Amino acid sequence: MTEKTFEKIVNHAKNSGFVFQGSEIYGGLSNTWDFGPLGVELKNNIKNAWWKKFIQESPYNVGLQSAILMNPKVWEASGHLSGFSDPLMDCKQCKTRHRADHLIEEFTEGKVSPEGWSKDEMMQYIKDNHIGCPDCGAHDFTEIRQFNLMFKTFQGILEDTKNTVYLRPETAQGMFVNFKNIQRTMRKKLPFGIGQIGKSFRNEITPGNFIFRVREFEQMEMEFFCKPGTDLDWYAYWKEFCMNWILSLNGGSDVNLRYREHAKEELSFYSVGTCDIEYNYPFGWGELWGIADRTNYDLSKHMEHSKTSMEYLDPTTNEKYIPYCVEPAVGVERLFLMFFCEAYDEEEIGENDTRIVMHFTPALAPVKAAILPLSKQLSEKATELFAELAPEFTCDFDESGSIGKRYRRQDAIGTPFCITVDFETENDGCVTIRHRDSMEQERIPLTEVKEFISKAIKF
RNA sequence: GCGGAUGUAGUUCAAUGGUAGAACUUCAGCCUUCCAAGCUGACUACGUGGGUUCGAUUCCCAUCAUCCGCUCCA
Repeated sequence: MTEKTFEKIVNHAKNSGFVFQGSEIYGGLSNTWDFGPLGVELKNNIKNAWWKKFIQESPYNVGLQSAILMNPKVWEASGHLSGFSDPLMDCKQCKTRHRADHLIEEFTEGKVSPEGWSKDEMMQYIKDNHIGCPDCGAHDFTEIRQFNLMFKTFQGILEDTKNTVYLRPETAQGMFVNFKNIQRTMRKKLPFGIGQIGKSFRNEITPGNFIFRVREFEQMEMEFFCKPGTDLDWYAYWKEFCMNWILSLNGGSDVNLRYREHAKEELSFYSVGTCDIEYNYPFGWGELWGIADRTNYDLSKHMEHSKTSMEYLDPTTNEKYIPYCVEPAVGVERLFLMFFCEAYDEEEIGENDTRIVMHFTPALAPVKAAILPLSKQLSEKATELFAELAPEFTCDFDESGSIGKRYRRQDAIGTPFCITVDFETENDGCVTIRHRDSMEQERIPLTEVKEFISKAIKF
C-alpha cells in the first residue's frame, strides 16, 4: 500500500463517520481524535471481542476496572516517575534529536550505563569525553531536557505540589496493586490473570500517523501471574494466543502480521523479554501488541514501597514466592486502525464503476444489517422489521435514493447484510438478504431474519 | 519541541489585490419495483489573529492544525 492509499483510508474514516478530528470547530487540538457513531461501534465490538476471549471464556482470567488516578506512590514504586522520562538533547548543527543516555551507551559500547544519572552528570560526561553527534559529528548540543511522559494534574482545589496526581500511563499498575484483593476475593490459584480495558495517557513527544500514536488512548491489558520456571512457557503461550485472536477476526490472513522479539538494549525498564506483534500499516511496520515478561519486578516493587506482602502461598507445596508476570498489552486504537486498513477495499465492478467496501468480519462491523424498503410505499413494513431487529443488534434504516445507491452506502461502512422489503413481502412473508462480500442475494422468511443474522455476527 | 512542506464547501479541485466557481456528497421534491439512473431546487468554504493597503482569500508576520523526518511505543 502506498502513502496515497493511507490518505484515502484516513479520509474515508473521517468522511463516513468513524473518526473526527478532536475539537475540530476550534481548529482542533493536536492529535486528539473523536470516534463517531460508526467508530464507537467498531471500537466497542473490538473491546467486547477481547473481553469475551480474554476474560469471559478464559478459565484463568478475571476482569477489573481500576481508577485512572492513583496514589503517586504507585508511580514511584513502578519506576514511571523516574524511569518513564527521556533525557533529550538536540544537535544544533543538523537538528537531529538524541537521547543523552543512548549517546553515552553507544559511545562506550555499553560499558557505561548512565542509568540513574542526573542530566548534569550526563552532560558533563558527554563534554568530558567529546561525544559528538552521531549524524553529523558536531559537538554542539542543546541542554538536556527531561521529558516525563506522564500527564500531571492536581487533585483537590489547591494547585499545590502536594496534591499532584498523574494520569496513568498504563493500566497495568491498577492490576498489580489489586493483586491481593483479587486473589483473595476470587479465591484464585496460580496461574491466573487480571485484565482490564481503560484509558491511559502519555505525553508523547511525537504523536502521529492518525490514531496510531496518540496521547490519550485505550489499552486492553492483561497481567498473567504465574510461577517462574513451570513446565508451561506462558510467555510463548500468550504470544500465540494473541496472534490467534487477531487472526480469528481478520479472516485468518497473517500476511501483514509478524512477531518481533526485542533486543536486550531496547527493553523497557520493567521487562526482561518483550515481543511485539507488528502490523504492516500503510506507513510501515509498527507495533500492535506488546507481550512483555515483566518478571516479578512490579509486585516486588510494590511490596517494597507499600510494605504489603505480594507473596503467594502455594497451597500444595506450601511454597511462598512473588509471582512472575506476563503482560500482553494492546492499544484499542491500533487494533481499530489495523482492522480498518485490512477491511478497506476499492472494487472495480464494471467499467467506470467502483465501490468502496469495508470487509469487516461481521462480528466487528459497526452496523450489522440495513433495512431497505424497495419503495417508500413499503416503509411501514420495513419500520416494523427495524423495530424487531434493533434490540438484537445495530441496524440502519435507509429509504432515500435508489436501491443500488443504498447498497453502496452500506458497503462503504462495511454492513454485512442488507435486507430489502419488497412488494412480494406482503404476500410471501419473505425478504431479500444481500451479502456485502459476494453481492449475492437470497430470500428468507421474515421469521428467520433475526436468527440468521444473530448467528452470522457471533464472535 | 526542532527542521521542511501544506491550509479555499463534507470531499476533490479551480480562480482572483476589488470578498469566490465546479464536480461528487448531503438534503427536499418529482420520478424510480434489487446494485452509484434522470430532472428541479437547497445548504455549505478562503484555519485563526494581527499588519501593509482605499481595499486581502491573494502580500507580510504570528498562531493553530495536518503531513514528512528526528524521537517513541499500546
